[in-house]
Amino acid sequence: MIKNVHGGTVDLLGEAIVTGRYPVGSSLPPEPLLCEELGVSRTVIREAVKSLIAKGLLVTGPKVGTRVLAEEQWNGFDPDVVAWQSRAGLSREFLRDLQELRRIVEPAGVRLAAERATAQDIAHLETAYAGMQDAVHHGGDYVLHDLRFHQGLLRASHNRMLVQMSKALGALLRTSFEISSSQPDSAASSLPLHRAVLNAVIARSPQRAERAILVLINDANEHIEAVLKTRRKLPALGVPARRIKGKAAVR
Amino acid sequence: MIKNVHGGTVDLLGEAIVTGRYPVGSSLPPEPLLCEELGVSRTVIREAVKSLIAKGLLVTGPKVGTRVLAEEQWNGFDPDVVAWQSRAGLSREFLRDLQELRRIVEPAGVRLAAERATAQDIAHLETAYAGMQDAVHHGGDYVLHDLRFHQGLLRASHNRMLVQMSKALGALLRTSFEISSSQPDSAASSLPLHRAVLNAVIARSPQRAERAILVLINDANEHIEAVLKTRRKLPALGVPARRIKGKAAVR
DNA sequence: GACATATTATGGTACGACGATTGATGATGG
DNA sequence: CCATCATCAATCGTCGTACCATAATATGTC
Repeated sequence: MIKNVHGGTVDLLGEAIVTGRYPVGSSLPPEPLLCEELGVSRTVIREAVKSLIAKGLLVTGPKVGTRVLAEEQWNGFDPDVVAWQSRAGLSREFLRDLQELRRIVEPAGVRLAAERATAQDIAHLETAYAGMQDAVHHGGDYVLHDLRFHQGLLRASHNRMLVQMSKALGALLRTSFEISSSQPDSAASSLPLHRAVLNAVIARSPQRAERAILVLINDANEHIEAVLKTRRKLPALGVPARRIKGKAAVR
Repeated sequence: MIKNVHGGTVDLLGEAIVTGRYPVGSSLPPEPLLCEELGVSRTVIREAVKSLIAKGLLVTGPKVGTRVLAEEQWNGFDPDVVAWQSRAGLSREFLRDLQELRRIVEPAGVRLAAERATAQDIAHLETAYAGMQDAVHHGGDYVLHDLRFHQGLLRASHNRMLVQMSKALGALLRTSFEISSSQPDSAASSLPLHRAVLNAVIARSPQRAERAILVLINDANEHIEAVLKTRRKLPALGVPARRIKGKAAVR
């Protein structure tokens, strides 16, 4: 399943670090030991470590070893890092920060989208919406199309920075959506809210679009809060069972 | 000057890619050729390439070579990528998108900062402000302290995502600040605007803080526009003469 | 001309060696 | 007994060679 040894090793180490198996500040085993444990050559270990250094997870030095950097140093918008964090489970505070960011970025994004969306952007959004609709009525991956809808929205803002964020937020939103979707009927209830956003964008009405997306985010917020109350005792939430598909997994 | 071969190679290749010396979609020379050109071993080349893959700049494959990915694929919030882009010079559109992002993120950030800033956060902000003041009156690096002020503001929001962004935006804002600072007296005129923001945060008044930062951003916007008009003929702006200090350079 | 097969260029992996750096250890002197 | 300094050793950094795996290209066959 895993294409090459390097990708698998990066994923393995990255997830091990993010889940805290190698705690922040500690050192990974020396390269020869890691080779033995993972059954790969030193070449692979070193290239994998370089990748993780590039993502801000590690620093290395002679005699000092390979140390895990503080979480603040990680490239929090790196798609791989985000994917590992999602798999590891998102803490309540993390979800709070994410919702806060959504409330900041998405309203501004849809406002711009309402001003700048091209016919193609809107076509993509319609496709995503149709997918959500289909998932609700005939079964299917609602979360996938939900994600595409929100990413399409930011992409339609035609602002590089926002597009960039939409990519990084992908795995994060997926987890977030899956949590809120675990509430019964949340999909069916959020469908018309999505329609309202899309209609406002088509009508090129930034104000209406912004109001609509805020309703949507607040709705998601309530669902997440409800789930959080249910699982109050758990330290973290997530969907560790699901394997993330995409670059990180098939490298 | 350069600590190790790896860091230097990553920087060299990264900058070469970002500046378009290796155009998007094209392939880098085969590894043996790169070894010759850069005068390093294949090991170094490969580890450097892995780092750039981790940042989304490249893909590799047997027989397909090492290709430069489309700009949309790059990790636009990676500090190193940002640094290379800043050194390469920021296009007008890029600056426009950046200002747009600032207008979205910073007002929300200072609003949160006004609610959540700790005494330590405020102390940091005061230090940064004092540095700016000192730079105006007695000479010094105004931009550096300006940068610290804005990063301190986002850090005071106590939202991981915003803190993360403040890091990534570092190099970008530095370039942006340097452009706007090239306007005469821009530093002296923006100083009281910064004070207003800080005072509002200290007074724990989110509304006033938000209004103050918007004034500040608009002021910067005007300075940038003025510079853009002056250099209308140039395809891109930047401060390529200055070497970026920090992780990327001394790795 | 279309499809199957062989070729080959290129990155992927492994192994072994030596260099460089830095934390730790112990020696030396006060 | 403590402090300073030199030596040592562990560990990453770099290099080189060899071979494997993959896929684009060329070749051959029907």
